[in-house]
Amino acid sequence: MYAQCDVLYEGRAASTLETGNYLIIHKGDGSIQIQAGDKTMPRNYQGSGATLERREHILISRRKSETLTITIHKIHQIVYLPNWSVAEITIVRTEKDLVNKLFKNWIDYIDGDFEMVKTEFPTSLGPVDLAGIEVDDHHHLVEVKRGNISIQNISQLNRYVSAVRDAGKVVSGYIASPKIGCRARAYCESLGFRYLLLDF
Amino acid sequence: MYAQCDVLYEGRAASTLETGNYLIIHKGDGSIQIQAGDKTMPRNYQGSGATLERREHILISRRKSETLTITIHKIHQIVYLPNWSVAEITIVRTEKDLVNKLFKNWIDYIDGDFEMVKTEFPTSLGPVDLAGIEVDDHHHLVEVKRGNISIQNISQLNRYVSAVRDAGKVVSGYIASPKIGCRARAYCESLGFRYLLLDF
DNA sequence: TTATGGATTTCGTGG
DNA sequence: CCACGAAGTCCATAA
Repeated sequence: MYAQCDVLYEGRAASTLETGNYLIIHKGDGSIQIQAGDKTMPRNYQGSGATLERREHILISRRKSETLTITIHKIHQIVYLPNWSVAEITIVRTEKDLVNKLFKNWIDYIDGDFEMVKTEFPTSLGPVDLAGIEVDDHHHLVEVKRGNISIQNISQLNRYVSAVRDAGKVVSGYIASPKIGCRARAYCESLGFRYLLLDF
Repeated sequence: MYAQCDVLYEGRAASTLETGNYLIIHKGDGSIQIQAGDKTMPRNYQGSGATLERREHILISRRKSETLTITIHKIHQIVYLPNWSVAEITIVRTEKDLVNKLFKNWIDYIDGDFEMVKTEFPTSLGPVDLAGIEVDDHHHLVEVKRGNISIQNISQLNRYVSAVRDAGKVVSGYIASPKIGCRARAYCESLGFRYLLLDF
């Protein structure tokens, strides 16, 4: 529906959208979004499973503890979209692809006498992407990223390494990605971790 | 445009969307998105500043190193939205609101003989939300979150505290938010930080 | 249902 | 233009 309307949101936060002409999209899964004339993200939205109620010229979408109230002032156009597809996209070059590449070519990247290599290796502070365990129990933990490495990513690796170290293991830490900036690189080295260039 | 089409994406990653009926939204800022019949997020998209080129029944949207290729098989409907508004929403209960509340009521939350309190206090590993500096140079760093505290949030605070500590200061760390889980709480205390209940 | 982390995250701000 | 961090992030997955 393309309409002149205003929108109130009340839930985790609260927001108001002034009266204007917006595109309101309501889908079969209950999700609803109010799109304005620029940017990708909707101004307001409600996720799958929301329920829509109509009271005169007011639309109310509820979901858990969140409420979206759309006051319609003038309907410009209503369009129904028959047989709207719900196919998913197939995507490549994700982080998972990089993890698999490193997993299959482990010995090309990391030296050691390995007993096993695991993905999603659990630590007390969350799972690390890859872990290689040597016969002498030396742990090699690798955190993989598909994009540029940030300081936060190094921090995340540090968390996992600390967790396993606190569990009494000898640990080496690695961050692997196609790119890293000099700031993150410096932080990486200051914590004693190694950077692995890993691309698609 | 509501059309039967398929979509190819090539850029940071690459994806294919099988032929189906999708809603294609092209906005005045150049952004474009392909919406399917469920979920809030578009299946494919291109941000502001993209350029759209038409070659027969193929649409090509380019932006930096990214290309979206939409092959139109059958146009079901084309709709123009005149006077589409670009108003922004006004939102409350953001992290900024919480930071301001703590800034204005600092003494109600943190004990000490403070010389100054600053927001966005710079450290060598990024800016921390709030920093109070006592007359004896003791630094109190506070990271604020609007939602539930995660282990990552504690890790972020740890990064800032470490940075200032490495600069030779005496530092206390605090995480402030309306909510915290027991796992994050335990990690917080294990690092010697304090949790501040701070809500709207 | 909650928690944890990825994402073509998007978006805003500041350097 | 990059770099960094918030977001009502959304979203999938595992516990």
